[in-house]
Order: sequence, then C-alpha cells, then structure tokens
Amino acid sequence: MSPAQIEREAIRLFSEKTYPLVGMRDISDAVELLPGSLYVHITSKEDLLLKIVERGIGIYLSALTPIVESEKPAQDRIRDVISSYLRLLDANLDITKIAMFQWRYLNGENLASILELRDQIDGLFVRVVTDGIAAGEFNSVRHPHVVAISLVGLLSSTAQWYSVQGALSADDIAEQLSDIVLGGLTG
Amino acid sequence: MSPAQIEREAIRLFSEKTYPLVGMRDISDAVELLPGSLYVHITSKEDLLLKIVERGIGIYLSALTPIVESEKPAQDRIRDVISSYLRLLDANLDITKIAMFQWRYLNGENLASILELRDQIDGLFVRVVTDGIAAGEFNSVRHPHVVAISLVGLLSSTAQWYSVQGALSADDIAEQLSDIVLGGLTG
DNA sequence: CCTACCGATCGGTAGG
DNA sequence: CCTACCGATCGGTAGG
Repeated sequence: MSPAQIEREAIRLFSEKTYPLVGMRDISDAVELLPGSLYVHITSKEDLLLKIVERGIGIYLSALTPIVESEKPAQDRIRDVISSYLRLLDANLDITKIAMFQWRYLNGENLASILELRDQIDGLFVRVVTDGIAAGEFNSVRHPHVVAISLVGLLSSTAQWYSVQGALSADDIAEQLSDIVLGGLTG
Repeated sequence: MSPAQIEREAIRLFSEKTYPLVGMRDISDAVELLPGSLYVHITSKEDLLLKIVERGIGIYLSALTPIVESEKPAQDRIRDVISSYLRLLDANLDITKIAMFQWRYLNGENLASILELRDQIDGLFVRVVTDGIAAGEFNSVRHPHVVAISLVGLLSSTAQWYSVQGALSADDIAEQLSDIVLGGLTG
C-alpha cells in the first residue's frame, strides 16, 4: 500500500460523494486496510484533501501559465487556454471536481494556501484579458476583472456537466466556447 | 418559534458552512431551542434542506420564466434574464448559494424532484438561445445546448464571488456580462 | 417545548 | 499493518 493508492481511491470517493460524506472507513475499505492503518500512510483526512486539491490546481496552473505567458496574440492565448482547460478536464475529471469545488472544506493555513493558488488561476485570466484590451485586440471594457473571473466560473462549471463518454468531445466544447467568448471580447 | 424562523437560521448556517458541516445543534442554538425540540417544527434535516432548495430555485424560476416566455426579441430577453438574475442574487445571496450548489446533498426522491427543477432552469436558457438563432438574431452555432448551460454555469458561479457590499453593483455586473454574452451570440 | 436518552458513526491513537 | 479502543458528535425519538 502506498500513499498514492490511498489518494487515488480518495479522489474517486471525494468526487463521487464530497469530502464530508466520505468516512475514513470508506477509504480504508477501498484500499483493503483497517481504518486505523490508514494513518501509517497519511497524516489526517484534511491533509489528504489538501494534497489532492494542491495537485489538482497544480495541473491547471502548470499547463495554463506558459500559455498565458507566451508571446502570442491574446486571442490565440484565450483559445489555447480554453482548449487546454477542456483537455485537462477530460483527463482529470474527478480531481478537477475536488480542486474546483471542495477546497472549501479546508481550514486555517490549509485553506489560506489554497486561496493563493486560486488567486494565481484568476490572475492568469485577468492577465490575458487585460493584455488583449491593451493590445487593442479586445473591446475596452468597464470591468475586466468581472469578465476574467466570469470566464473562470464558466470553465469551472463545465466540470459539473462534462462527461468523458458524452456525445461531445472536449475539443468540440472548447471550440464552441472559444467562438462565443472571443465573439464577446472582440468586434 | 416557527418553521420559517428555523429555516431562516438554517439558510444562514448552510450557506456559511455547507449542509453536512451544520449540525442540528447549531441550528437549535441559533433559534434558542434544545436539539430535540426542533422536531416539533420540522420533519428532518434533509427535509429542511429540500424546502430551502425548492424555494431558492423557485425564486429564479418564477422570475425568469415570464421573461423568457415574453414576446421580446431574444437579445432583450437575454439582457433581462441576466439583469434579473443578478438582482435576485443580490437580494437572495445565501439561499442562492444553497439552491445552486447544495442540492447535491439530497437523496432519492428529494434529489430527483430538484433535478427536475434544475432542468427547468436549463430549459429556459436553451429556449432563449435557440429562439434567438431561429429568429436570425444570434449566430448559428453547432451546439446551442452547450452555449445555454455554459451561460447557466457562468451565472451560477457569480454566487461564489458576488458580495452585497462589494464595489460593483448587481446592475454593473449584469451590464458587463450582457455586453459580453450578447457580443458572443451576435455579430 | 423539555428531559433524557438512543444507537450509530466520526476521525484518530496507543501499543504491539 | 492489526488489535482494541478513545471521546466526541451525529440525527433523531419516547414520554411527558
């Protein structure tokens, strides 16, 4: 048994039932250990969640940061961010649901450290939106921050209805959303 | 003591800490009753959540349905739906957070009945989007359903960052979002 | 609406 | 990694 296997089952269970509704006994059953034996491998239930959320947000931060920091026009960066986001969602649906919606169950320092990571995500979207406006690619807009975090909200919400074996591929959805979003930002 | 007062405190507590993290003893403390005495007024914790979620979704359904069913151009209806949504959010922030995000804690028939209400909400947005395309007001689009539920997702997500005493009014935000969304749908 | 309490379950630990 | 168990808390009820 390894911490990674425990984390794997915890991701499955947290994404299915949400953190407070998953007992340590659910996790220990899934990895065929007795409840107390979990603590050989992990520190606490909350620490398990923390690591999952950190890794989940990290997946998005590490993929999207170089896209936003690239030299491309903002329009291309928006398109790349959206298609990258949807591909990551397809490949990481369970951990994404936890990272985007269940960080609220963290407390104290754990919560504070995750809020910083979330701010980094928001910052990426603010940056590409304001870059596009500054470059004259996007319409000037009264509240660029509202536009940016609404885009984050739109993309986050896809995790609630996206299905890996659904009729629409991640690329189909990304193309559809990019067209609409870029139409709204330009012209 | 009335069921309405219990519901009022439950809304405050559920929106602040989420349903599973609120104990019946938290609620009974808030209304200055002993835990067991709550059950003179309510049936169960889950029934309390059910009624809150039903009422919360009902607020949006009853306001948005006549807007979507009006004879106005789809563009005007989109603008009206967005501004109405933000005004309702401002006036009902706590119950909105519960109605939009905490229905997941319902089970069985309770969950099923709420999923029907949620489908009605989605249906309103699908309708106004497809109407606008049919009328030639909006660009033809490969997946109108994706556009519609993404708009629902965007609006739902506002409950997670909107603050009643924030720098931006609900009307400011609605105007900003309408401009972007209509820009994306038209032209 | 209170008194008094129920069985179940929770996250977690001591000691081996 | 198991045995055995901890105190705390959970939603809810019987009887008055």
